[in-house]
Amino acid sequence: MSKADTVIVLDFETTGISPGMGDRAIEIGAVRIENGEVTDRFQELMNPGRRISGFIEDYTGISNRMLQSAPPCGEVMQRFSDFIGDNNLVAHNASFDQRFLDAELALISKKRSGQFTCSMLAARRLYQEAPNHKLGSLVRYMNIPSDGTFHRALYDSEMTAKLWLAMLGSIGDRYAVPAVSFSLMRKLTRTPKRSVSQLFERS
DNA sequence: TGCCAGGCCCTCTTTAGGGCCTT
Repeated sequence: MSKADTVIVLDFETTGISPGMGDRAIEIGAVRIENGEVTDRFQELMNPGRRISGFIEDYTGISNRMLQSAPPCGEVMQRFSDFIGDNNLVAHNASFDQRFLDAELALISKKRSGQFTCSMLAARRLYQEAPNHKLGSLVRYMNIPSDGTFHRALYDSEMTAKLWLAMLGSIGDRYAVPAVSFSLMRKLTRTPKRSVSQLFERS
């Protein structure tokens, strides 16, 4: 597997759903996958400079007290920018995490250079019969061991990484593709569902 | 306190609407 197939699987916890409406990141978690294995991890809380809602406290288990002593977003995002480097990126419903990553990096005058792809869009194509395509549901559907601690950034990124590797395995088993590259997975997320077989038969 | 967005994707579609996902 080439360096291009080293990927960072990441997950943000945030104050809400829209950076365009002023929402900020409160936690970033990520794992690095190299040669099909997790080789490094990143997790930090960050202080968004405001109180978070009771809904977000309940949803994530991250409290205002925990964030009081956390470093500011800019400081954490500097370190995270170094962590991701120029690697390609994966997230579950990546359009969400991409918006927050780009918004937080813009606030410290940085940009990412890696490309994003989305585990949810890939799973919708590979596991069309799954009950739904929420991260927790797919983890159960694929019988990936889990203690159910969802909605914390590192845990969700670990589970997304395991789902990602399971999808690479499914493609290998189902279509006899020996090495599934990041760029092939990216093509998968842009392929109509009815054409998935043809994509892999051409590979 | 409660609310917000946006891309994907399906269908009773394309001159649109609504569910799925993420926090």
